[in-house]
Amino acid sequence: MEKLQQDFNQFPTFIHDMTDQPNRIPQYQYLYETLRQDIIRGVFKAGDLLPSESVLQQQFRLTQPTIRQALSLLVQEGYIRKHQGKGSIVQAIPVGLGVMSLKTHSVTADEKPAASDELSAELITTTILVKPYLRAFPLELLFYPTDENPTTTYYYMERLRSVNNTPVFYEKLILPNRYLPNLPRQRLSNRSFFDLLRTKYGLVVSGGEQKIQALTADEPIAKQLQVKPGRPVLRLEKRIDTNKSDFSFFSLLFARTDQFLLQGRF
Amino acid sequence: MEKLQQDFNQFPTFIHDMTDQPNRIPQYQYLYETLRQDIIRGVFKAGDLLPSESVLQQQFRLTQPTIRQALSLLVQEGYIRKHQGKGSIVQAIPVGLGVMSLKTHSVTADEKPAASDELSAELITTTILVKPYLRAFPLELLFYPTDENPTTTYYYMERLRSVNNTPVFYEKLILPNRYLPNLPRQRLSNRSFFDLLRTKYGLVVSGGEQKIQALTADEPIAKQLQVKPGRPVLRLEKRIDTNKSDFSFFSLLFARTDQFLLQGRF
DNA sequence: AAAAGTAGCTTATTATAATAAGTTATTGGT
DNA sequence: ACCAATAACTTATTATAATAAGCTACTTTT
Repeated sequence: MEKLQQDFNQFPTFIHDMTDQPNRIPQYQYLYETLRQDIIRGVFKAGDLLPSESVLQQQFRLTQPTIRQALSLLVQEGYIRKHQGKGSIVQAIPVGLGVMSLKTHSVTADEKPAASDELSAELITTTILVKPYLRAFPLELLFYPTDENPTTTYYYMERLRSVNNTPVFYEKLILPNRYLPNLPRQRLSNRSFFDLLRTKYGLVVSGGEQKIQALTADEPIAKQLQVKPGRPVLRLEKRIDTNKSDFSFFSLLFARTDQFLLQGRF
Repeated sequence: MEKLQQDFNQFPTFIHDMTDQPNRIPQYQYLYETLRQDIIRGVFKAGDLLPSESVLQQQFRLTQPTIRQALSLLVQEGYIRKHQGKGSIVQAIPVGLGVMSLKTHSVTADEKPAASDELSAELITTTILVKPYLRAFPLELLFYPTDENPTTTYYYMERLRSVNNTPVFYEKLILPNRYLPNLPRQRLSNRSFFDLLRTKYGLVVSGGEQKIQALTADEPIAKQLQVKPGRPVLRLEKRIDTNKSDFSFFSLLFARTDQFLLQGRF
């Protein structure tokens, strides 16, 4: 039997009936993505109350535990905040999981900024400095692959992310040569690398570990970030775990934080 | 009319029978704490398999969803890692929630360090530089209290954390003057401040937001951290949320990362 | 008018149950 | 001895149901 429901609410006729699909997405993940998109696209704005759990149950034909599983993901990512007896309140600043977002810090304490002083995404540009190629694991990292299944070769690439043409992030990415067919042929700039991994390769970031350090810029880094050598820069090294437990990748990022700073939630 | 319920609760004999207790701890939290302690105390060691969910069900007389709720907390904190069809594997390095831990980084890539190069806790000492006193919210912070219930006065204190007598963290803490009776009279040094909040005041950290920056040490910071003025230091500002939604507090931390670096999971 | 009570919303916790799907070890056949 | 099928584990997903408890707004009482 298929679910035949009339569905006269604002969003169309979805219901996500993937019966028999081999790569079935869990319902709670689908609901999470749906609500997340709605928040990002502004269907629900900061301060709004999300539909109550019982309303969501009816709308999506799911039961409370499933709804709650989706909502708890949203809580974890900071999209909403729940209050017992009150509801789920949409928060501003949807910050990605561990992926720190940019935020200007030209905020003096007496002039509170407007509700959203987030940078609009259009101002951020990504340049590929080094296109992905295969090589050995770079010795520069403090992490080393824990290789439950050892991989000998890794994709290596370098990106530069700029805000208003000011370079801010200089990032080196190292990914195991696995699960990633045709990576060098993918369109990489001006696009979230994490979205690419998710949509093209089914890899979802599940967490990771990071090591942070303040140091002075050496010559090559200073050149990329357009600062004087000797200026303080942030070194952020991450091991990023995914839903596939034998696939973790690494990021080594240098950031100038004189105009922008790193922000994240925990 | 009051609710006349007999309260012949199903959980009769066993553990953790807090029937009628006003501050009943949820079963999943109790289980989480129990397993967490077992891992910390070494009952389960890194690499071990945790008892399976069905075994835990029998041992604790709980059902699978409850067990899974506790386990998912352990996953979130990095204590275990779950593998479908295999079990829950205990991980090393229980890193506290967002509270970054110290780790030496004198690791060259070719000499892999031993399984645990974590610093033993005994080497870390905490000194109170400024004992808690009441004052207005300091302008130094980028965060400002979102005050759903505005608080006018805050506890302010300064701590210095050293490793082997080398100062590493210089921290300023700002806490709303609420829920914290007798704070100035508490023993504060050489003790986890978070443990104090939890045990004495029932405040459990639930997450937060942080802003990170690399900058050069000015005179007072250089003096506290015993580095030359102008050396790069890390500035880490956090808003720390708790289980009481009207109680968030703030931490402004300066760290020298030349010998040690900040590490955390996300 | 102010306070107390209450009804009706909300999320939170927990139990029970069934099925799916990944992993490992055993078994049986060649 | 090797290999494939399979049995017996494991965690993952989802549904249904009952009860607890926080919040809000309305109603009643004082």
